[in-house]
This record gives sequence, structure tokens and C-alpha cells, in this order.
Amino acid sequence: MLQVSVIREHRETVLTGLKKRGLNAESLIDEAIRLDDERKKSQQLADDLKSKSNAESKRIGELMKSGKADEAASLRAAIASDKDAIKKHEDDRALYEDQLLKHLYKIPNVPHAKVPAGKSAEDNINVHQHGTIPTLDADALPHWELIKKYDIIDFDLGNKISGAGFPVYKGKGAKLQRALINFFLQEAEQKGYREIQPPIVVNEASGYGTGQLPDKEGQMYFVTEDGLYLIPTAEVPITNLYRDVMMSENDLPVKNAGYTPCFRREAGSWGAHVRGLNRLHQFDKVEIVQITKPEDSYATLDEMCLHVQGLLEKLELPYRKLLLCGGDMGFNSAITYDMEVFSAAQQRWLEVSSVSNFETFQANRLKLRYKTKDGKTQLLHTLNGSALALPRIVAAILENNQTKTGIKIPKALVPFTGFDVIN
RNA sequence: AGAGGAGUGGCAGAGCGGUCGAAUGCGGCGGUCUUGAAAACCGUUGAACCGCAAGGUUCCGGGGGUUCGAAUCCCUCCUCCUCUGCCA
Repeated sequence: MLQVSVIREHRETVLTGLKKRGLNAESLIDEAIRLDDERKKSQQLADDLKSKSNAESKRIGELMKSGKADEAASLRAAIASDKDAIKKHEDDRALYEDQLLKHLYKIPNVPHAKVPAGKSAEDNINVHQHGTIPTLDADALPHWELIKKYDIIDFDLGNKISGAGFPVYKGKGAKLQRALINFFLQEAEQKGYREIQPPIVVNEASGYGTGQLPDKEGQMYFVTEDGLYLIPTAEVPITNLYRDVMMSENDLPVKNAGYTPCFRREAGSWGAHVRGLNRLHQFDKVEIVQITKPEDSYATLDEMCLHVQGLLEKLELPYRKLLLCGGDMGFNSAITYDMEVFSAAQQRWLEVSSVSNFETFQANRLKLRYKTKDGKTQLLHTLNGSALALPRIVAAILENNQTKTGIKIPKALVPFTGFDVIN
């Protein structure tokens, strides 16, 4: 959520920024300012009347104490009419405040200067590419065939016990999952991240904190009985750890990493080329989350990207790094880099990581702040990235590393799997 | 899940209708003393909103109510503790 003060002071910058998302936000912005003006007006009116009535209440107390009950009674009567007026102005203020909040929820984050304008994935910029695209034999199989051939991941069983998009990992398939999770967590730890194991259901307030609500409730599984959401990513619980927190400068930057299963309803997004592991309702992911001072967040973004790139290089997967254009970027993000690996049998790039800087957009909702040396309270910057999401990594490893005698496990992973081939 | 108790400032803890944004202690910050440090002493020390400022308003777990006036009374929700039950 953008700050109204920022919208006021940098109206033009906000507008030109939002244009890169293909959004003409003029009326949105002006409405926000208008609602804020109304809010201020109502508060001022209420405050003045309250100030008056507080003083009079105090006076009544004094009169009672000194035994002038009749004077107190007449003053009491005089106050009555102010009460209604106060109530009215307070109700107004609450109403405007609520409208303002709901209104601000509709305005996406302002893209960073680097972010190119654009409508869709077509307009993303390939900023880096690494590794060589493997050439496979003519009879090479896509991963959804390979998992059957080696009996390591079973969609039919998942269908039976849960439904579509909930695969069952078996034998070396299950071990590969566990190995990847451990590998990713260990790599994160070596980069100074603290491991977190958060709950995988969260309350409504957390959904608002990181910006999944109010927009995207349809994307999350919801436990109606208890009013809880299954997390779509560890970003939600891990970032919300810092909701309503005043950090001290010494504690920054915060570097947390966590493995969780992630749940996505993906309502309506199933199409022809989301077979196999390409898109699931439940998948595993290690997420890295950082909280930094504003002036540090862009260096941190680079650091996080390099970490993710390092993982892909250790896994020997060819990848490219995309700078997302305004139109393809998430609602909350100021800048996002996507990492895509090449899955050789499908002949497709698959997104395996998304690294974003939210600047103060989440921190504003979260009320996540810190005190500067000169005593000023300031919003922090939040960042996160997948490091990494498992299923598409598995898809690429299976497809790219298939041989006549089985699937070769990347060297870096062998200490974690305990085997070097799936056959 | 049932019965009982409790939620106050960074922490501990008093207050239980008016002068309470809140005693006191600890911690933090500044100072005196000291070659330096400790101790002692003095001062200071929450946040949000409105306002150029002076200042005003709000916040004692969340929400609602009673009252001229609520940290204090009532309702409700949440959380924690104790006992009983259940359970990986």
C-alpha cells in the first residue's frame, strides 16, 4: 500500500511510474488525496469538540468535588448536544479512513526507474543468461513420462487421495525433494540466513500484511471453520513475523529463510501446457526474505539474485534472468527479476524463482518500521525471493539429465540424495 | 473441549470511575564524578493522527457499550496461565 503522503508529494512520479503498468491512475490518485482531505477535516472537527468537552468534563469533576452539584448538573446538560456532533464527526472520520484504506488497496506499487514499460511477458528484458542448452536424443521424454518410467512421482495416486495437482512423491522422487530442500536451506544458511519454520496457515491480518488480501483471496485455500488461509508462499508467514514491529537499526538487515509447502488454488489457470509438475496446487519451496534500510535494499536485491543464480549454477541448469516489465510485475512489487530454467524436453523456459523488492509497499501495510539514529521513525524495505521452488527444478533436472541408463543427479546434490542416478 | 484466573509503556509491576499517558523498579540515552571503567548522584526516555507553530486528539490485548467523564464498570472476541479431559 502506498503512503498518502508519498502520493501527495510525488504525484507526478507516481503517475508516470504507474503508467509503466499500463495504468492511468490519475483519478485513483486524486480520489485518494480527496478522501485523505476529508478524513483530516472530520478529524479536526471531532478533535476540537473533544478538546472542549474534555475540559468541561474535567470542570464537572472539580465542581462535584467541591460540592457544587447543581452547577455540575447544569454544565452536564449543556454538554449533551456536543456529544452528538462528536459522534457524527468521528463516524465520518472512520468512514473516510475506511474508504481511503480500501481505495489505497486498489493502487499497485510504483515500478522502480529501471523497470521497463510493457504489457505482458513479451516485454520483459532478458538481462542475463547462463549455461548451455542441452541437446537431447530424439526419443527424449518430457518429465511427466519420466516420472512414470522411473515410478518416482505419481499423479494418479494424488488424484485418488486429494485431487488434481497434488502429486505423490515416491522412493527416489521423495528423496530428491528432501535433498533439494536441504540443499537450498544449507546454501541459504551459508549466506547468513536464519532458518525459520513458520505455520503454513495464517490469519486474515497476515493476508493483508503482505498483500495477498483483499485482491487474491481466490488464489488461496481457505479454512472457513477457523478463518485461516493456507499459505501460497512462505513469504506470507515469514514477512508477517515483522508486522507491527519497530526494529532497531542494529537488527538490520533481517535475513530469514524458510522451507514450507505452498498451496495455490490456481483457479481457472489450468491450460494445455501446464502438464506434470509445471503447475501444482501444492508444492515445496524455500523462500528467502530480507528486511533492510531503504538505502540498502537495491544492493540487497542484487545479492539475493546472485544467491539464486548461484543455486542454479550449482545444479548445472541453464537459466536466464528476466527483468519484468511493468505490466507483468506483481501488484506489490517495485521491481522483480524472474529466473527461468530451460527444460530441454519441453523446450521451454520455466519460471523457478521470482526475486522482488517491495520497497515500503508491504512495510506500510505491516507497520514495519525502524528508528533512525536521529530518532526518526521510518518504514523499512522488504524483499523476498524463491530459492527455490522445487517442482520445475525437478522437471528440468529430470528432462535435462536423462540418459539411456537413467537420470543423472547434479554433483552438488549427490551428498544430499545419497544416490547419483535415478534408474 | 470444560472450570477458574490474567492481559497496563523495552521489561517487571502499581493503579480498579475524575487531577492517569499512567506510580515505582530495571533497562536505554545524556550529564556530574573518574586517567578509564564500575558504583553513586542528577536529568531524560512510547506511538499514531491533525497543525507552520503553539498546541490538540487518540492509544492501558482487539471490538462494542454504560457515563458529563473509563486503564478502572458491562458485553463480546482473541491470547496466555492453572486444574480437568482429549491427543501426535
